[in-house]
Amino acid sequence: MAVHKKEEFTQKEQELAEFAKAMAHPARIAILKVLATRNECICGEIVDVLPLAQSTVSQHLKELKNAGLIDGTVDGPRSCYCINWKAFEKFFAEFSGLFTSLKIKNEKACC
Amino acid sequence: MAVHKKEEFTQKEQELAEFAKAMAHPARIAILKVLATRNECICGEIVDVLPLAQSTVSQHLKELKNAGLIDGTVDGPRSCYCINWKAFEKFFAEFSGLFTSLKIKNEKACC
DNA sequence: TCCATTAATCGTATATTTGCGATATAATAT
DNA sequence: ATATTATATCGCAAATATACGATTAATGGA
Repeated sequence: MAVHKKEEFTQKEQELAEFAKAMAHPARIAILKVLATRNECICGEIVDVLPLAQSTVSQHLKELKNAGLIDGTVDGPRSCYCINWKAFEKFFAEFSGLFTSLKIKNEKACC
Repeated sequence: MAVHKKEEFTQKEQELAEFAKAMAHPARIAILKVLATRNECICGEIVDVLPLAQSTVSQHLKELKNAGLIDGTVDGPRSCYCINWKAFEKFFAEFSGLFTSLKIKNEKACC
């Protein structure tokens, strides 16, 4: 069937999955890289760097913003984006928290 | 159009995106959680825990394995999976490497 | 005011993902 | 040999994602 059952998982599981999904495309990784190396507001420069149409880049930016990975403000006729470091810290904390406990106990598994 | 342009990005960008995509579903996060809390080979126990059909869980396991996040070996009539810790370490290293440099320089951005 | 520039959104086509039931496979038990 | 159990795979339907061109909106300049 085509019923998506995402709601049946825990809040944390959904959050982590949402975060991962936002990064699940090389274009969005590339955008994050550009924003990270500049750490300043950039707008259409991203379009120049990526091998994609302006509308497509805009769509990717929207997804990153919706997921909370970046912040964006309108600055005159252009838009300004930057990394939301807090969101990344939260992701790292939650994500590594999922695993570290066990990893310490026993590195070795059966396969 | 419907032409996917993933090939036009760097190898690293594609790798990171692939890794993220493998985690971009709450069911797969849940599977990783189960494997991490046990750190031992588990097979159909995952099916009992998840609100999904056996065939669907098997498909998610396959995706995780293809992405290299988990290892799996056939053990008689059942299959045995476990976390591939090395893969996670590599991901964390690559991913945080993308950002840390700049983060140190300047926490504050324009938006 | 009118035009140029920048970026968001709409509409659309195609590709991929998600999910299930049914079936196939493979090893063990009877 | 046959049945049972555990998993993987196939085939399909529906939902989502990806990408683009065209259009719209909003600002700044001539």
